[in-house]
Amino acid sequence: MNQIVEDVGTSKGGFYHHFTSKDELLFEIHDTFITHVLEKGIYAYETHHSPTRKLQAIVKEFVNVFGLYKAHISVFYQESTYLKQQYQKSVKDKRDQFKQIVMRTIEEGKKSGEFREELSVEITTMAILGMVNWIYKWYRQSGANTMEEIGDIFVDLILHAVLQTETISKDNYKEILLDLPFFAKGNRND
Amino acid sequence: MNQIVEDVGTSKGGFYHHFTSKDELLFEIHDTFITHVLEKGIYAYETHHSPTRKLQAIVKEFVNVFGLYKAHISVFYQESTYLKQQYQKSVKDKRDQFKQIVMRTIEEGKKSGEFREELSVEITTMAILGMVNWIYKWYRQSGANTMEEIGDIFVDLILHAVLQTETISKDNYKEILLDLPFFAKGNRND
DNA sequence: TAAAACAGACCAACTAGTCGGTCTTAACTT
DNA sequence: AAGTTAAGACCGACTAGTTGGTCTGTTTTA
Repeated sequence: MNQIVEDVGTSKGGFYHHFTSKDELLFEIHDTFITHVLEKGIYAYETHHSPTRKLQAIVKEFVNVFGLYKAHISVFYQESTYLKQQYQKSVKDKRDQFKQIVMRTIEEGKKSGEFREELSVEITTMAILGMVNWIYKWYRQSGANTMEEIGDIFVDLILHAVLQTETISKDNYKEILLDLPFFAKGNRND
Repeated sequence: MNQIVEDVGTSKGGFYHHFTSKDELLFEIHDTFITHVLEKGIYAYETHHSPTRKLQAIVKEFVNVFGLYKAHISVFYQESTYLKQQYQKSVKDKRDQFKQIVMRTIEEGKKSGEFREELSVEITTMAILGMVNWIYKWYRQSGANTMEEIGDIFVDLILHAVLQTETISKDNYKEILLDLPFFAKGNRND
């Protein structure tokens, strides 16, 4: 608290005039970015027709938040274990909503025949959430790749993982999959 | 500390007779499972010839640790942010070693032509590490899938993501990829 | 001039870690 | 076999420092 208050350039009194507890601040931090992804996710889900496009857009937006809200996300994951019950619940609710969107998309993909029939909706969803969420652990702005690039690569990996093999071969979604070695498109590879 | 010592059924004095600090305990906890994965990873890397087999074995073992050392891993990730400098370094060293094994495997896969040429070695590696590491956040022993199943599904997803499309179609690695909807093999799906 | 915004000394609860002491174990002596 | 002894294992009251949070003010704003 002393640290927070000092860094922000305020005082205990000032802080507690706006927040009832440290937990509320933490909750607010989480809510800021989760609300953002959720809105973007819903929008992506609703504006596209094919499950492939939906998934592409959702993942892209999802990855993007880690660029926009890096600080928020880092402190949230660092402190979230100590969050009080009441807040834990509403945090989980919103996260579950996002998870549902991904799951529904994969389900639709299987139904439509675009995605592989043998996919486990639950586990595939958790794999996607995991690989993206983990970004906060390793992403550095000074790193070799921009968030934009990481997003594109993740989309490529995920779509190759879920799409029917024939669909990939048929070049249906050529523009959203990586074709040439990445550097050949004007980006750095590896 | 009071909690740890109480839960374990010992005392402060007893504890500090064996450890110089709480950090050392935390380090020991991490070292237990990281050493395990690393050994398994190296073994997997060295005993297989094709990059595909290597990756399959590495991922399978990697996922497995999360079943074997769930408690270790949970407390490590919960407390690791507060770990002192000196320990942080040796923790990072071992984790980097494992990362290197995965990266080398993907590199080899690209060179051999089994994996897609357009893969970013770094990002693909981080995607794999991420989706597996995230397991500790959601895996419940009471859940619908065993670790064994999750491992198989993750291998299937990852290999579909990295393998050349033609390789998949040719049924070269039929046994390590999922073919039928999972439940048809006697497992629960979704 | 009153309410909202802010300040910071203060507090209770908790943190990791210490230290003087007791108990256990097992090798050594008789 | 019984007694001696010393080192390792273990105990828990205590401490210094930190934590989130309160409360009595003062300042700012409209």
